[in-house]
Amino acid sequence: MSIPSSATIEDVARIAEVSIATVSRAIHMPEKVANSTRLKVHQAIAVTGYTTNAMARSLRLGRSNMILVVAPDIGDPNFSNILVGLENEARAHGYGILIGHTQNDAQRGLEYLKFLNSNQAAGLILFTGILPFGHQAMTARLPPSVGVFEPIYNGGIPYVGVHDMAGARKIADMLIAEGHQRTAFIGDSRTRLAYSRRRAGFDEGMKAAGLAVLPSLILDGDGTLESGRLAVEQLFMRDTLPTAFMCVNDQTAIGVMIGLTARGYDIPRDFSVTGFDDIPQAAFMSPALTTIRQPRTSIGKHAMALLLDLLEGRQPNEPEILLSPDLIVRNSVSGPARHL
Amino acid sequence: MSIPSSATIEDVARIAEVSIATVSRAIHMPEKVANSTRLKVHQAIAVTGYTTNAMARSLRLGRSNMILVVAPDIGDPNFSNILVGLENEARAHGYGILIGHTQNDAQRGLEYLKFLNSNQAAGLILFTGILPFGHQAMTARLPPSVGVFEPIYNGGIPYVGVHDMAGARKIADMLIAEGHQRTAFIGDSRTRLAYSRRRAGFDEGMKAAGLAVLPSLILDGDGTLESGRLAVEQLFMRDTLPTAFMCVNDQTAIGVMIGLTARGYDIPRDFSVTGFDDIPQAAFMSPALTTIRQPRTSIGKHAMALLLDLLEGRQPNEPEILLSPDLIVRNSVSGPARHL
DNA sequence: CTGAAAGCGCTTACAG
DNA sequence: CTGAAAGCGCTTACAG
Repeated sequence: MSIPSSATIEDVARIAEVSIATVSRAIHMPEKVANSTRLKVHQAIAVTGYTTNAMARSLRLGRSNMILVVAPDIGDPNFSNILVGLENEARAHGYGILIGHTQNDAQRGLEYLKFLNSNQAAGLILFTGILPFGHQAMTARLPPSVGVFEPIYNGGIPYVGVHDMAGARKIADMLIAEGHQRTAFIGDSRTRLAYSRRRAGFDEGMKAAGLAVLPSLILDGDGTLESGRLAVEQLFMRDTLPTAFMCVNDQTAIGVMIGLTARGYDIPRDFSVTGFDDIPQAAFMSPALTTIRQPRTSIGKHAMALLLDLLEGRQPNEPEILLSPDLIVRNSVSGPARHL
Repeated sequence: MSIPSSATIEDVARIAEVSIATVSRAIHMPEKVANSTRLKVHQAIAVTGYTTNAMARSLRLGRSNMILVVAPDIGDPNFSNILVGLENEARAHGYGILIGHTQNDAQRGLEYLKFLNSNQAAGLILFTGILPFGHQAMTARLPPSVGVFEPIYNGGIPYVGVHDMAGARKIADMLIAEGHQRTAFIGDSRTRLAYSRRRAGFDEGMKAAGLAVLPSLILDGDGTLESGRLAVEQLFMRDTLPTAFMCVNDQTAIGVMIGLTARGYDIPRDFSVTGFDDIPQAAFMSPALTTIRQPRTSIGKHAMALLLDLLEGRQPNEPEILLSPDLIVRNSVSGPARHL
């Protein structure tokens, strides 16, 4: 069961009785080869089971057919479906996907930079809003890159994601239509453009309805379940209580639901809660979480298509591609309770 | 912002005033180079920011530093954390991870085989129990490979996963200790060794307690939520009802819970339900699901370590590495109801 | 339409 | 301890 060393272009050439140059052309520029010759070559390929050695080809061409995808955390529930979209599109164009995760460790980021510098990856997809390579000076050495899921705030890199502001606006409008006048916004204080855009959508919705955004109802966490729970505790120590919690993402919303439930409240009877992202858990909460769906597979597909364009020298018309968000209505929202 | 073409070994050699052979040695066999020379080389490397061109190195060496990881579905909730373990271990040893998903499509599998044949990947990790490459004849061309999460049933490939039988036995024993004498087992009829091992653990537990395994309480699905729901419907059309549902995995258990809830039953008061895997949703169910935790990150780490051994010519002592499963007790189990 | 040849950037016997 | 040279498997201008 030893691995038979695979056939090379020489083997094919010998069998087809042509030069290796002709074999190469028959594969990559078939129109420049006589029909009869092409036939012979393809037969020889079939006989040998030949596959182009990608290392040799990349070396010669000066670029690889690999795309590096870097995420802070591979386990992020939002990540896997984006990856599906990325992978499908890449594979369809003969590219492979290399993945790495930084766990927000700059050192790690640097290690992946090496993959780039060593020519192993022709392009870069960045998941979640930050160039993980320390000094921005590095930017000069970056290959064609695109950000997904969140805009890259520290680099001029094109971005594909959901229309955050429009999504937040949809949530805000729905809450207002349900009768909520005092909605708390549980945000994310990390420097992430996506989150400030969601906040902007909230503000816009309130303003459009002539409602005041009360500073005491605006809290900042860090996008985690724990910070959602904490926000509930903080709010209960203040004098103004909201009738609804609009959360910057699903994780936070789940934390809020847990915090509220622990205090003995019923959702949505006592408080309404909304999320953003529609992570898999959202549907399984009790009550199921009303949220905004990220078109994840589609984001991945568009991002890879954009990157492939970049790799072929086409510049994008727009610096951002914003996909339309869908409101997913489930059971965590109702009209406001007549309070306390 | 054009990308400065990165430094080559020639640049380093010129600056250090040595031959390229010496540069290569200074990097990869430092003990064979004089101290003073090594110093000069490392300074030159620092100056130029040189990184070895991985394509050239792989071509010369005849093997790459990439590991191909193939899964049926990248979005599988079990997959991402295994990937984390795989990636950490690989990166620590200078390997990168290439990923692909087949969606159970043999054609897709073939495309990934090309990555292997074109020398882009030195090794293969297979997630979920099946050689996705059609004809088993292909096996001859496979590089060092290891299966994770489920044993590979159609190829003699080493495997790293949880001890399925021991895990199932833990669940069975606990259910019996709670007083359940009539437990339904909702299995998976697909040809997957992991699932039949879980069934074996169930049988063993029942036997050890002197309890009969009633054929009418053994149902087979396909591991999906939907099949869990279906199993409930089927059971209610029979005369013997169980007091507990032991499910082959969490997805099935969630389906069972949904089916039972839809019929107006309370879990665990009316029926107890258990899963296997501890997928992220399990903790968020209501009631939270009692299940067996897969040590996912650890599985990934061990599998990659094993593969790396294989790549260096070391053969494993055992064909399987079975990790110890933990019982995660939550709220979906109680004593049996006095029934109907 | 086809072939001979150069060269992508490395590593490693071989010779000294 | 160090260098000159061969060669990994390709692609592509160049010449015919």
